[in-house]
Amino acid sequence: MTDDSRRDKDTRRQTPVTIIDIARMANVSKKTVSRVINESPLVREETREIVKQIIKETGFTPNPQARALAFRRSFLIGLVYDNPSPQYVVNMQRGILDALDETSFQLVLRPCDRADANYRERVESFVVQHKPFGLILTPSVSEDDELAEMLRERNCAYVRIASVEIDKPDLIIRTHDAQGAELAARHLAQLGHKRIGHIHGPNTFRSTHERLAGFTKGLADFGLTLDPDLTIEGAYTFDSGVQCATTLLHKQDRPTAIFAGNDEMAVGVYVAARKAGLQIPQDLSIVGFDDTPISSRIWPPMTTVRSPIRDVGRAAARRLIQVDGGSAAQPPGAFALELIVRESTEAL
Amino acid sequence: MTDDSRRDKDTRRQTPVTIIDIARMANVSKKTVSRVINESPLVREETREIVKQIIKETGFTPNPQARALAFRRSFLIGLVYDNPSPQYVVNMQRGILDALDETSFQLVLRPCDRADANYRERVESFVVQHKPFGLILTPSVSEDDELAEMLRERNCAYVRIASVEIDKPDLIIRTHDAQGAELAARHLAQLGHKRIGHIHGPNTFRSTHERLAGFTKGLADFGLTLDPDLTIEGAYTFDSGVQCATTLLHKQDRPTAIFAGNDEMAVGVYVAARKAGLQIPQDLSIVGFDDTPISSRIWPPMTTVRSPIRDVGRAAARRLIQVDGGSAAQPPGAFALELIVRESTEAL
DNA sequence: CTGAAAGCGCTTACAG
DNA sequence: CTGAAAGCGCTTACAG
Repeated sequence: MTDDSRRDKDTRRQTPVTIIDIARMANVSKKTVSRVINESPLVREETREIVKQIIKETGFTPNPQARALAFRRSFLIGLVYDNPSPQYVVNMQRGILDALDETSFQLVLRPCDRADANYRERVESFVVQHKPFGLILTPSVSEDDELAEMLRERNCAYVRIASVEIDKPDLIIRTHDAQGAELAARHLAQLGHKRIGHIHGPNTFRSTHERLAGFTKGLADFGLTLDPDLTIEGAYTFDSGVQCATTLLHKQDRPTAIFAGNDEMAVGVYVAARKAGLQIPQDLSIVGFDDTPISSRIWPPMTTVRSPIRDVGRAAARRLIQVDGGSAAQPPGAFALELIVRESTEAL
Repeated sequence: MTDDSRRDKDTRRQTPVTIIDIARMANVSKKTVSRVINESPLVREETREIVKQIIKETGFTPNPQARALAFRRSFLIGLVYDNPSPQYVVNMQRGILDALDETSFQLVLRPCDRADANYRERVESFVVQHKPFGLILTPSVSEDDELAEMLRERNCAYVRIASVEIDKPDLIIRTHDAQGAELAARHLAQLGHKRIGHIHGPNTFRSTHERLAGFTKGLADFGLTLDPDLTIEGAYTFDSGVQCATTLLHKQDRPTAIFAGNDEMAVGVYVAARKAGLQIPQDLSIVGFDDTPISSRIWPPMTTVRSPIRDVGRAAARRLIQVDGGSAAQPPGAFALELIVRESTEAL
């Protein structure tokens, strides 16, 4: 290939231009161009304008690999998750991608399995090797303090999505699971239900206890208490929902309503009810949690607590890349949960 | 920070060791170490063993950012998708992650929207800036020849997942949509259905035509033809399923069975049937496509065509990173589709 | 506010 | 089969 043909080809490329070209064109050093790129205040306003103009005209974008090498930090945002609900995961991804759109950050997927004894080491070696700009942790891995501790030692930025204040405010995006569960409780109590079952998530999830606490509080407001005998631990999976509901529905004095810790399990309750020959909602009222698509597609459409997962993901990513000036302020009432009343609940 | 404390800290790190350290310890040049890392045959077997041993002992892993800069190619695998079904997306991701596990490749998400006039440019700028190792394209973007052409010009590796042979065999992972639809047709015909409706995907999807062709063929085997009046275009979404089914069910001579192009739309058919006061499967048989989780959770459990999406994703990623020696051989019968008969279909 | 030098940790191109 | 030099495109540390 001759030099000429090379050049021809290069001009067709979108980024043949480097920081050196920009520096030459602007009559400054590459360091000054670098300062402009990185928004250093140590540049005269006039110089900055000139450089910016040339960057714009040439369509120059700094090479992320070169920056990563020099910065010792890449432009990857890792999503670390172990949530078994596909819908939760997809919504979270969408929110994060909303925030990363038009930036030079890329979303990298890091699923993990807390049952794996080496799970922290796997995250660690990703962090050490790829030096991600930051990590977004979702429940339940977000609740693992040892993991967070390791990230701090490794000097890796992170944001934890959690239902409790388990870290410094600017490292947490707080969800209000308790409040959502409380809404569910009040709704069922208002409908006149007294024997109410609850299938909660794994005890290893903090959100499980939050939701349980909120649900208990909501019932208490109506003078009701949650019968421990009607409170069962599920696994946030469909199958566990079927199984737990079957147990509940075969009790001597079966509940007239069941609140499940997420939609996946609530859908399992539907199946168990049908198998037990019970009509929904005439014989059994059901409330889920998350408002995933299945809740509106199933029959009868399910009453559930809407959790703004996508919004939460977007906020977490923004926090990490500091789009709003890095403000940690989470407006009060942010990510409020709401009860979506459909047709799976009915007055007793 | 003193030099000593720095060193102390560094020894705790997992990758303080560089190619230079390895070279020194092995008494060779960095180039030779580089050759070993990149599996060049131009290294004496003995030398290779020594270097490998030292790499193993030190736990050295080459810095991906530095390699990317020198190689002018990163170690990212981009998943480019526009499939509206979350379940499809999650399964695909899982398959790809299966293949990338334990490698130094990372999965990066690149959702896109073909309705966006600049969608190809967005993919292009990702490719130009981040120089991904390769891209995995899923339907329908995988069917866009202009996109593939652009990637070839940009010298970007890719694998297209598609239902038709639209590219060189080693650039395609072929799915057998027609065969799956044929199974659905035969099943319904065997049950004695004659008036059969079909809600297919968007006409802009190649898979739509494949499935339609397969379905038609399956019916033909039983002397049946597909009534154009009972064949409607949906959008692969739940809402479009409800809408199309409503139209079909209000026809003078309504179909006794409906085959939907994916599960999302099939679930929509359930809802439309209920609204029309029809019992499933007594009054209407329904068959879906994909075997996403919802099909087994809905009531009655849905008969559907199982599409091995996760396996397909795994194969696509393997092809891209050439784990099996880059063999393009797709064994005959690979990714065969099967009919999962549940309770949404019944003899007429 | 600005810049020249050195360096990030690898690979390519060339030479032997 | 092996290596010394130059380079990938940026930033850090230092100097002015």
